[in-house]
Amino acid sequence: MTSTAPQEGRRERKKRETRLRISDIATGLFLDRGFDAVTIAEIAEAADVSVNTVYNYFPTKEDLFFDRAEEVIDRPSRFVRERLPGQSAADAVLGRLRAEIEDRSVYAGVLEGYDAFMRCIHGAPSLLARLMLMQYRTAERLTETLAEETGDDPEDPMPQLVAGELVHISNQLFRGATRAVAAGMSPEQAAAAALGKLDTYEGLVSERFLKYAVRPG
Amino acid sequence: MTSTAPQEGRRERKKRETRLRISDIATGLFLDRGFDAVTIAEIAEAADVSVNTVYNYFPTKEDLFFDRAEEVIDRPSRFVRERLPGQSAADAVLGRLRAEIEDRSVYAGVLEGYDAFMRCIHGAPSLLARLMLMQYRTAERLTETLAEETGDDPEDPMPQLVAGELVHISNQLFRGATRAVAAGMSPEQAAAAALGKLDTYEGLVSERFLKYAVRPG
DNA sequence: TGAAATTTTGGAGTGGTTGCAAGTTTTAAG
DNA sequence: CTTAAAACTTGCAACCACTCCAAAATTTCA
Repeated sequence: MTSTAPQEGRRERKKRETRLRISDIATGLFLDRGFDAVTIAEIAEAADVSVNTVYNYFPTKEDLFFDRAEEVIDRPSRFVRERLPGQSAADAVLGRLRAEIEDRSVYAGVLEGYDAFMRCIHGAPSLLARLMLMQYRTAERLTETLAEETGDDPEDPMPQLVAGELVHISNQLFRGATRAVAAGMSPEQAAAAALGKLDTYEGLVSERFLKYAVRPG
Repeated sequence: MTSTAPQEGRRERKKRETRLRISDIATGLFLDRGFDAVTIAEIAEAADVSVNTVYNYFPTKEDLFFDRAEEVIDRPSRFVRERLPGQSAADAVLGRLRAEIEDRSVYAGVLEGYDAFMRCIHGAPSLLARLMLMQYRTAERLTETLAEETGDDPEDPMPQLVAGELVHISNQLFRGATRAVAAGMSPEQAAAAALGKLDTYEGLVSERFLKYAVRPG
């Protein structure tokens, strides 16, 4: 076996590497100097590829920053799809949220240094707008998922309202946590505050909401 | 009195007229042919001004479409500021929302022909992103307003959660209504559906939420 | 009437983005 | 190992949004 035909061809490996290199370099530059202050030509130069190659991998400049958008958009839907028997949609999403806060996951925004991302995003209107668009897509996707899981029509009030609520509270917690850390709070304090906020939220909604889309079994 | 010095000078009147002309022509072209298919140069040409003049009035192409953004962003805050003694924030916002639906107001999205706007928006990613950004700003503003009205800290959970909720439900109703009308439903049916959705929503949240920020008196 | 303030305009330039055709590398077949 | 096809990269030209600047043109007001 002379290693001439690896399971994953050289081509695909190189593509993956190139994509990652471009993305990493771009993100670094963005965080360092601000989104608008970095030019695509610069990124291409630093990654040692042509400008056109950058565009081969990323349709727009914003996509260079929000790599993994698909994963983020699908996240709450995945939580719901993976929920245990007896668990409702809210249980699944809010439960995972709680766990992430306690684990200091990136997705809860309670990590030291994560505020650099947020500062970068808030420094560029087009980035913030893109982030909001992602949240819209997330809610849209979750509405679909809830409709599929319950058999309700996606145009019905319940899937739309519950999806909107869950996405909305997730974002509130995330934003609150990153803001708190950015304001100098320790990750521990920020996490505690986020958990408190989550409790407050659960006190603001009804049982009917919390028990929507319970998985049978 | 030879009409040489009107209370509002010729200059200001002309400015207002020019701005309106540019905006109207732009909107017409956008709705006709799609946001991305219309160029600023075309708009300038049609409005009989130079490209630079367009930029004198509107910072970006998106601003040509979302004129009045400030009014939209301030709307829920205004409802809260204008609420009557004994009325809560939710009463004010949801009440006005109900009234607008019943009156078939533009702001409820139940007008025939309004779907042209939505189709245009959804046809251009940058427009949809901008709309989502506006919603973010709306919630941000309402959080501030609620904090001012209640004396709570803007970083506290309650103003943030209530503001987020109210903006979120407004948008849900608006989107649902425009979608329904776009799908062929009559404004009457769409309005009825929106009112039903609002009732459903009110059944999903607690008294504590509905009674937040009651105006004393 | 004339100077000052304001608006409009043209022109040159930057940067994101696209389309195309010509290289270059990788794969797969013989 | 050779070779042709497929896939990727690159350079080039062009379009458009947007900015900066300085020169008209217009309006205001003393």
